[in-house]
Amino acid sequence: MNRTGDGTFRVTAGRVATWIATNALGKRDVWKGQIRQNRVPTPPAGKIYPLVQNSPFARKIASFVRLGADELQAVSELYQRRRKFAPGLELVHQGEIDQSAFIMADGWAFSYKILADGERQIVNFQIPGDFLGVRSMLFRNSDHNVEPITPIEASEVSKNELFQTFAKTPRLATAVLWAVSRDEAMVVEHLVGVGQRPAAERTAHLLLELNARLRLVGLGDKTGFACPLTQYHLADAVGLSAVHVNRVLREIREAGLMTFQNGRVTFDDYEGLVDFADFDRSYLDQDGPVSPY
Amino acid sequence: MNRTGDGTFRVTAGRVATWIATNALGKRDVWKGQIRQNRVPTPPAGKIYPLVQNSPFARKIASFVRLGADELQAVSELYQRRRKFAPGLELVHQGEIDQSAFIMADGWAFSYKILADGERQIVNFQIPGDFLGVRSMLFRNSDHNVEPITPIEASEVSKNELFQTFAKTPRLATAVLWAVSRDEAMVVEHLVGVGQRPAAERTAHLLLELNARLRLVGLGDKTGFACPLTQYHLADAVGLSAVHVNRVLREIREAGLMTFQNGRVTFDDYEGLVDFADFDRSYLDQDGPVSPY
DNA sequence: CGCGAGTTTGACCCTCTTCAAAGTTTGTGG
DNA sequence: CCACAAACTTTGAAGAGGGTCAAACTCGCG
Repeated sequence: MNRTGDGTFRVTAGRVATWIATNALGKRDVWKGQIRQNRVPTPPAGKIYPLVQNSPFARKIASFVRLGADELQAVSELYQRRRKFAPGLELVHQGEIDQSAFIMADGWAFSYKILADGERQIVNFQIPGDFLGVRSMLFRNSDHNVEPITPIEASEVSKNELFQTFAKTPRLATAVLWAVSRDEAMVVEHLVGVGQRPAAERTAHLLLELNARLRLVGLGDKTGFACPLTQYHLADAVGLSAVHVNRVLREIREAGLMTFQNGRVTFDDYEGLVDFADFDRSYLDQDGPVSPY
Repeated sequence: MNRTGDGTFRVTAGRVATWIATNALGKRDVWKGQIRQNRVPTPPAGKIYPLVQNSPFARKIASFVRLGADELQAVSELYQRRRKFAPGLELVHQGEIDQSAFIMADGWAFSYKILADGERQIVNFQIPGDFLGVRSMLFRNSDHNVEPITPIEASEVSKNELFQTFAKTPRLATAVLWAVSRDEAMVVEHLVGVGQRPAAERTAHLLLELNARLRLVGLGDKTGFACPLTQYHLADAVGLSAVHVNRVLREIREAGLMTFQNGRVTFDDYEGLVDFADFDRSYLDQDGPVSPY
């Protein structure tokens, strides 16, 4: 029972409900800027691999930098060496040397570190369009693990391939650098959350951020998104116990803000949730790179 | 009283002391690799600004990449436009546009974010030799603040200057990229700490990391370092209250591991502290960049 | 149909926070 | 060089937020 989350069975939604009562009314300010919608440029004439322009990676890059025929061509070449990985199999192993990078094409993965006492901290989730393992190309030994959550497809990109592509299409290089920097900014945001935000806000914030990222590649909208994460994943990402994540999710659900159930996250009250989590709509929605290249 | 930290006055050092008793004996494994000592190359003949090669920035870079005359020359040029800032005056302001970057020459600073409820999360501390505000050159609006702790001296570097320098001396570019990536790795490590490590371990870990970084620029050794941080800084960095940081520091001090007092951090038992904090000696001591440029 | 992975809930307890107040050090002006 | 204020540190007491342990429940799947 009580799976509908309508709050009839258990009325005490605690702190979250209190917050709603005291803060939400009248604070729903207007959406100043919608998360930038994915703009795929009209197909240029020629030999572009037909599906590339609709690929998550291209969609994401295209939202930063206008892609011409050259860039689309380069992207399609990067997409050649597709590989599949099953859940539980590590893509990048802590301490391994001379890794390639990957571009996620389909599925979800996460990067994490393990402490001596066995605790696991999830640093970030990777979704379609994301780069993966870039730092392991810069350092001799990669400093974290990456593991698929769902079966994934990813394109393997060697160091040389990538540098060569960059040399040919500097605008693409800038866009990728921009994307990588955005990822770093997300890690900082996670640090802020884990360090300072209360459990419920933190959890809500993470899910809102994932939603914003998924929207960039067309995998979600304001109503919600398909989410293969378990509550254990969530727990290790936000630095809580799985038990407490469960309680927090119940509170949020019973407050009528969001439902995390059956592989789907549903935003029952998007604006309310954004207010509650103090989610900055702009931080994943920066204007393009400053650099004119 | 009880300022000597010898544990006579208050014997109950709690969990930390217990850990010492049960774990420390026999676990003091051998130092496999000393933190790489700063190697300043012998002065090449010519017009190099005399003091540059002993500057923190050069020392740090030199520990990644061997610097020739060209690179030293480039570094000395970057050092031209020195500026001073007083504590409390922001160098980089959240949301400001088109910032320059800075190379810290002297003093300490910290970068942080402020939440809606006024909580402050310190993302990292900047010490001599560190780059600062690089991301604000990539994004139109910088996403965090930077504030000096002590009076600082920093060299302002404009976007163009930097890109030009990189074009002239690619090896320097690689070294800088490497350094920036290392900073990002540190943020990840902080996230892991704040998310998973208990208060005492987390605090000890932060101070050990600072020490490792300071040693790279010759500002500390195995016995300790001069530390202008207040316990409030520490608290906002590790995500604890200042009161609890104080208690934790007392525990660590009374366990005979480390003393944080009067602007100085003293490692009373370096090996013991490293074990206690599960500090990975290698992670700031990577081999140089993989890239051959 | 039954197993395993994931979810949900309760009870208890511990870490860390908050509030409050007393010390201590540092900096500044006289 | 002293006096005073401001900033920082230290400690106590009380309580909240979140962890741990344990058990039941639910769901997808072979």
